Amino acid sequence: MATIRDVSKLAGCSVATVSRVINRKGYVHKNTEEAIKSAMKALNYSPDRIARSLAGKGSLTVGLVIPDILNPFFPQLARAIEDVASDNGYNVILCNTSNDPAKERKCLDVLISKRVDGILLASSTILPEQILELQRSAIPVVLIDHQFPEIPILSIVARNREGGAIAVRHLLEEGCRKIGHIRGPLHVAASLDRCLGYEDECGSEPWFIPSLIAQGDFHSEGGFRAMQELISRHPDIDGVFAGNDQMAIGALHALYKLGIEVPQQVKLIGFDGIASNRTVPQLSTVSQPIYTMGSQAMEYLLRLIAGETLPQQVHEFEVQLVIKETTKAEGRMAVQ
Amino acid sequence: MATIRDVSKLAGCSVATVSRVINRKGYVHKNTEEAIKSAMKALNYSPDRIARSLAGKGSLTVGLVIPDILNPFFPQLARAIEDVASDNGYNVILCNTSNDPAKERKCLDVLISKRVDGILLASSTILPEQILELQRSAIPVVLIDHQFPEIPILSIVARNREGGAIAVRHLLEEGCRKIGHIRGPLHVAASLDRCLGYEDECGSEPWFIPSLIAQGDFHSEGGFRAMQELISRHPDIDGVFAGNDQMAIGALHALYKLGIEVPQQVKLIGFDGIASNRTVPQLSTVSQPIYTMGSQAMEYLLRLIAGETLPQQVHEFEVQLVIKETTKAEGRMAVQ
DNA sequence: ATGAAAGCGCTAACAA
DNA sequence: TTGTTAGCGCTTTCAT
Repeated sequence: MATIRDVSKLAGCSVATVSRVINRKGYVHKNTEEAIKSAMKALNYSPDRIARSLAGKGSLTVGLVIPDILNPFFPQLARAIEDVASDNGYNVILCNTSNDPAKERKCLDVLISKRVDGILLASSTILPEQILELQRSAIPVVLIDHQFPEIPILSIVARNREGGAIAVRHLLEEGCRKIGHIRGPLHVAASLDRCLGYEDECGSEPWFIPSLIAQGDFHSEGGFRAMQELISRHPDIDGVFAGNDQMAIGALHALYKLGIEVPQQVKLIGFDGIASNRTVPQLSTVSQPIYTMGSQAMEYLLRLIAGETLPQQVHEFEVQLVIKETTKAEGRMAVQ
Repeated sequence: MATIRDVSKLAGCSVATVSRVINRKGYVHKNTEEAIKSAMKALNYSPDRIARSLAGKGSLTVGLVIPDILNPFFPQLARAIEDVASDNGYNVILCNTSNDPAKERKCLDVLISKRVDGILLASSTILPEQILELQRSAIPVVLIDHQFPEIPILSIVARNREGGAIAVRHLLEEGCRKIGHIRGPLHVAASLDRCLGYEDECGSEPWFIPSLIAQGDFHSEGGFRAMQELISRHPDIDGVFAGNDQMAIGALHALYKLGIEVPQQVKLIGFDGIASNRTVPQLSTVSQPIYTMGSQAMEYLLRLIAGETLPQQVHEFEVQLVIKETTKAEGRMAVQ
């Protein structure tokens, strides 16, 4: 690998001048610039980013910490982030924590010691203290899909509570008269908010009882089990709002196994908008603008890295009701 | 951030000694070691990985280049790779090329200039020359889901051709007498091999004609369109092998829209094993051991990085027929 | 068993 | 406009 010194020799100038043309900074004569450029070309030179980072420039790398890469929500987010990052010359180090706080902690330490220029934190098990510690080490952070009201930090989230309410309202409008909810993990903010949205809509209905809420885990397996529970507790249930699409898929599967027709006997709606074309019958859902959220998060992070001071507050994104087949009133459509 | 110098001062020794205990290398007295360790603790010291890399040690980072993070196959692969990597103290830089050769090329350049210790290449649009160039720069590479017979390089693939044949044979055994195939992108090796497997089994059947092969794109939308084409060209088709599960889901959806019953009128099978519970009826498929393939790839890469010389050849993984509902001869099972 | 010092490749004053 | 040089934080001979 050619170094900046090789280039300077070939171009007959000093390394400083070469550095100047690399960074387009400071004055440099047209002719020498040409000479340097062709020397770089001749040597197939490409600056060593490690050395550059060590010398004080950023690493042009950001860390992305996510809890579960198997949940399609996160690859979609990662896609957006990677797009914006690479458009701006940045790379993304991916850290999947598998919801393991120890791994998460280690992740953050490593990212810092790798001098990433910023961190995108989409992990749901993160603790407030860790955020504070990150902020102390002066590294820009943007939170995604999570928020800490008590800490001033830039966060990107969807209107989860409103989304939950929208989902349930849709079920009510489609004629459901006893609606269950499969909620996500207890400690996850998004899952709580969606559950609150559910309660907003039907907490005061005469038929409502707390046992209509079953505990899931944001995975399809949890959705499967929760659906079975729900049916055994309330065989007369006719609508279910699952806290995310993965669980909705599990629930759909459980209903099918139980011989219950969707949407004829039970209508089902999820949350996220990741499964639209991935299931048959197609899943109704409340979708988040995942790509927009991801790219916005990365753009904020870039601005923080550039030294801007942004308001450290929550940026909420609108959600959208997507009506597909699992909530259609008329049931499975007529053939042709 | 504390540096090695700070630690050495506090511990009353030289930086060299500190370096020795960091790297567990060379002799160092029990007492000084203790002193150094407590100094590190007191200063909350963590060695700067950038400096470490510059000084000649590896970067403890590998690059993962994938074509399409939205296809669940790749997150599953990434999951395995990230697990093995982080178990070994490595980080993964994720590069999504979106099947864009220019981006792919840039990716590789950047990875090299970031001094990654190795690269996992799962991109399907990669060209032989690029591999050769990588090898020239002496950076370890393992290919995934792709192979170049003409170049000596370690590759991880599933038995795609055999898998394709297994899928078709299963359809034949279930009584299909006219089987179509929805193939993946033209330039992708895996998609070609699966197609060849299809032809191995039914290329010589009396009913076979090339128009039974429709062109897809590995996405569900492509599967949807291809299935429509197939039906309009051959209304009497009674079995379909889709080149991956994504397309199979699209195909199932198309069949459903056309009012064609699966599996009664048409049996359908996919490839990959990523869609287990996502469809009603559940999708039969030929599954690849994705997690194993990913972790094996990373393990090979680690060994290459460690300096081992491994046989530069193709490591093929067995695939497995997973019979679910879309190919059941008796059709949809009775309720309960 | 430990230390001094020379890099690794680049950037950024400071001079010239 | 260009060059000299001192770091950035760590590893690693080579002495001691």
